Amino acid sequence: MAGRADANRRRIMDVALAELLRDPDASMDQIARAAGVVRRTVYGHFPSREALIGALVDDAAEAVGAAHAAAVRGVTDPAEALARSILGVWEIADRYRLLISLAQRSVTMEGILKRLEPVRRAGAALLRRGLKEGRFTSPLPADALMYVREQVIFGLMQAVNDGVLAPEEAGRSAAVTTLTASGLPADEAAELVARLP
Amino acid sequence: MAGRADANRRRIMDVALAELLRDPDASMDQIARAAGVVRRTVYGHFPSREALIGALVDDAAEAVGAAHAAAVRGVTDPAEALARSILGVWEIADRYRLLISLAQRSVTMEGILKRLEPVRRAGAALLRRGLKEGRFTSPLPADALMYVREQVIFGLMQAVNDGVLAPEEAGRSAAVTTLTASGLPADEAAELVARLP
DNA sequence: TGTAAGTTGCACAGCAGTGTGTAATTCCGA
DNA sequence: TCGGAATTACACACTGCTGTGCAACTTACA
Repeated sequence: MAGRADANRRRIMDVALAELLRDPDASMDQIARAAGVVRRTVYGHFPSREALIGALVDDAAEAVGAAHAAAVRGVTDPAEALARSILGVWEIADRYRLLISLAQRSVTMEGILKRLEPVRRAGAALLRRGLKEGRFTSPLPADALMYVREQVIFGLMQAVNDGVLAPEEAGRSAAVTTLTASGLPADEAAELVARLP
Repeated sequence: MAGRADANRRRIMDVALAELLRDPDASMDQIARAAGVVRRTVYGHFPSREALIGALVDDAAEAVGAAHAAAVRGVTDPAEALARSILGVWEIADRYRLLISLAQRSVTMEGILKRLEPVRRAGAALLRRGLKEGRFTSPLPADALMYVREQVIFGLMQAVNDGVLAPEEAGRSAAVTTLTASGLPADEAAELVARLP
């Protein structure tokens, strides 16, 4: 009965991925039931909850690292290397998309996004209009660009928290970056933001 | 003794903000102790843990909404409006920076970022080189740009998860967007990515 | 067809956290 | 300096989760 054990182990990991997405605090019992297995069996494969999640993350991180390395090998132009890296990482990260999103999805985050819904809609409208008028250029639809805008802001907040970015001008930098991410030429974006009060 | 109650309530909220940052699962007891108060007292102000966090988020969300509205009032150019919105939101969101970052900082996220450290460093090196060679243009230092790169990717993954973005070409879109966010002209970025295998 | 790996069912100890009750105490403000 | 709101110190019941132990069972495969 060697094959069944391996298959169960794999299935448990797959299901755990999905289950932890729905609820980052999903209990071992929830995961076990979802995998069509008894809690005790999960402990037969992973000695602890932490070990299970560790195995999940290890899988993902290893794959991402390998994809990046393969993508940039021998490429000299940094822009092209960056693009290749993203493409490469994306492809395999796609399988772990749910795991990544797990991180963003704390109960708290749910609440925050829900309550910021009006602001998000307003921002999306701005982007939509900008795209329609040709002021912005992007392969992304406005809704997706809104995700980018939000994440750029959150990301730079995090950068400030971590001491990587000085707080004084971080706001302006965030503005410039969001604009350029939306396809506005960098110099134009910088100039525009610099002109603001 | 009306003043003391109000002051305590405020202090509890302030401390809760900081404490929940350090540990999103901080217990009511941890929060109470950190606020120099007994657990029972916290329950005197907020009927439940959920209510406490709710009050926190409500405060933040309300402030953000107001800042956005004030920033875009009467502005017609969408680019300028977007920039103003970000600047305005940033200013007040800065106070709630910690609360926002709470969302990104699940235990799981910690583990993920830690294990992706090699990839992050490699990416940062690319960005640094690109900036030095003038291929990229950005007001942000390479380290901060790395946060942007990461968040753009995570954000678009989320967008795909939420059905806002089609998965097929999401990778290329992510690449283009990260490049333009780094200051590469939009057409050049699109062309470059389109040329890739 | 035996047998051993794998699975199940159940039971248990332990722990951490939540929310509530109550009597005693502190201390602000009138 | 008095009255009363607020805070404290305990104590309690309850819930849900973790990790472990063990005997009984299924089933692949040698």
